[in-house]
Amino acid sequence: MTTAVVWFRKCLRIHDNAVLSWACESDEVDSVLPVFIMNEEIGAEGDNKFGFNRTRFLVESLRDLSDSLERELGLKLMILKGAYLETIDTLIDSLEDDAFLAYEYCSEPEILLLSVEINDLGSSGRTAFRSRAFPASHTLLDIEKTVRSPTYSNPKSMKDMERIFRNQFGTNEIGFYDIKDPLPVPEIGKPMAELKSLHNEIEISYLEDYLLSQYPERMGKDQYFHGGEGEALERLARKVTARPAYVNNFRKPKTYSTNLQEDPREPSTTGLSPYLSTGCLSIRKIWKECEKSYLSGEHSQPPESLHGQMMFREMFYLLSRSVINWDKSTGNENCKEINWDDFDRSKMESWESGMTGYPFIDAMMRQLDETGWMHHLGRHAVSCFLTRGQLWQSWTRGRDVFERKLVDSDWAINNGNWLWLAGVAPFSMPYYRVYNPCPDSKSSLNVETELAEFVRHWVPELKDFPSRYIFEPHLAPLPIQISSGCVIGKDYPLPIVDRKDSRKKNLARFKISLQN
DNA sequence: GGATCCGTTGTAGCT
DNA sequence: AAGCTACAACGGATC
Repeated sequence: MTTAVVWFRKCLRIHDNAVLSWACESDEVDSVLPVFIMNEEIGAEGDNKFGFNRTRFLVESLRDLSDSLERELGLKLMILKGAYLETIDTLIDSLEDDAFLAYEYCSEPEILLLSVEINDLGSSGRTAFRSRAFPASHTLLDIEKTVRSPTYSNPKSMKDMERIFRNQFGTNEIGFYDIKDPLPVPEIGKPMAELKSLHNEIEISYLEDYLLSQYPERMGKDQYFHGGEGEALERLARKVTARPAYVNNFRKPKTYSTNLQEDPREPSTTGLSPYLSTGCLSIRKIWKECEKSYLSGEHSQPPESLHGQMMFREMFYLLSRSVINWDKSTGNENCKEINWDDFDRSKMESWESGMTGYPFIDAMMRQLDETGWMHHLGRHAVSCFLTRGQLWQSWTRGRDVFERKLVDSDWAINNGNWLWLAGVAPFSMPYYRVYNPCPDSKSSLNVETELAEFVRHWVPELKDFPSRYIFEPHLAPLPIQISSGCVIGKDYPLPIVDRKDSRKKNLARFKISLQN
């Protein structure tokens, strides 16, 4: 008799889940054990990779997965806490039947290494253990196959990605890439595996209680996104399927003037990224939903279109697999060496806590901390500010903060975006395009209303400040500061750097670094 | 092989 | 107020 251990890692869903479908349908399998392993320290702020919002989103996603496994397939999700390899080792020993560990391929170095170690578990005289890494459904492309192709070279632009997509998928009769339909939810489950209880097993309710007791205040606040496959599919239907005109007209760079403070009714982007990073939503599912819209008429094209956004995601996944030291600033062929300043605790803390004296930057950093979300162009502005724009700190520091705090945190994409925005990657925009931390009325932004209101919401010190000075309050005459109830330097910080001087100096430094 | 073009989303200052 | 121009100026691909 064989038990399929279905190891959920990123693919926190039952639709389009090849591993789960295999376990439910294969003749090789007699019983099933769905497992999630929590290998990271969670919840506490500090150096860990899971800050509060990310943890809450994960726990909600696990709750939803657990419920749907039970409801649809009569299976119970087991959650184990501990290091991956040890946990798997103990688990297969405690099974009554032969174990067949089934999991999805993952391109991250740590997991690639782990899959070798997992194979070794089977070869060390243990006949009752087999394992299989299934092709990933986390990406559209087969990452391993693509980077191992003799014609592969690191993609740098959308043109490169279009070539890779054409080669891998071909096009069908209506000119779309020939991408397979997502798998349906399996119709029948298998019996749940028999298992004695394990010392490191934890209940989801324990995690929920932990969050409530550790973060009572934060748990009480509204959140933009709730984790889970159910939420993901509902949001997909509401934001994408139901809005063909929105999908067909979608142009990412044009989503700025709408509300930066996520409005659950009508945000400017789809807000689906947290569901993609956890795998609550299948990338094939959203790709195909966009296609349905595209069939109805004219539509935007990559790089700006929704398909274009997904292709950039694929690009970062490819690069993160093919570029050694993808997450490092040295020994990384996709990272130019820049003489960033040494770590400056004061500057970093001002940036992270939203106390730079630049209200637009501070508003977004506070929004990130409280909600786990920031609009994509806000991410551009704050990362440029930290690196080549103003503070001249290494991108890896900012990367760490984003990784911990963002609900859509994703190793390949987060590193890729920082490489790009710090101006160090080969696919970067020209480095002299420095974002202005103080939007003004001459830009395309709607200053009078939305952005000013956004700042007043997240930087309440400035709630009574006139719009004219709201992005550079230190320039307001003192009587105005006093009558607005916020004296700059006392109630809200003075700018920690002069934005124009630092911009000029940093442009020159960047040029020198490139010449060396 | 030198010139030209292009890269997902720029800024500042002027009219 | 929107739109223009100058700025600053890399590096790889393409012709």
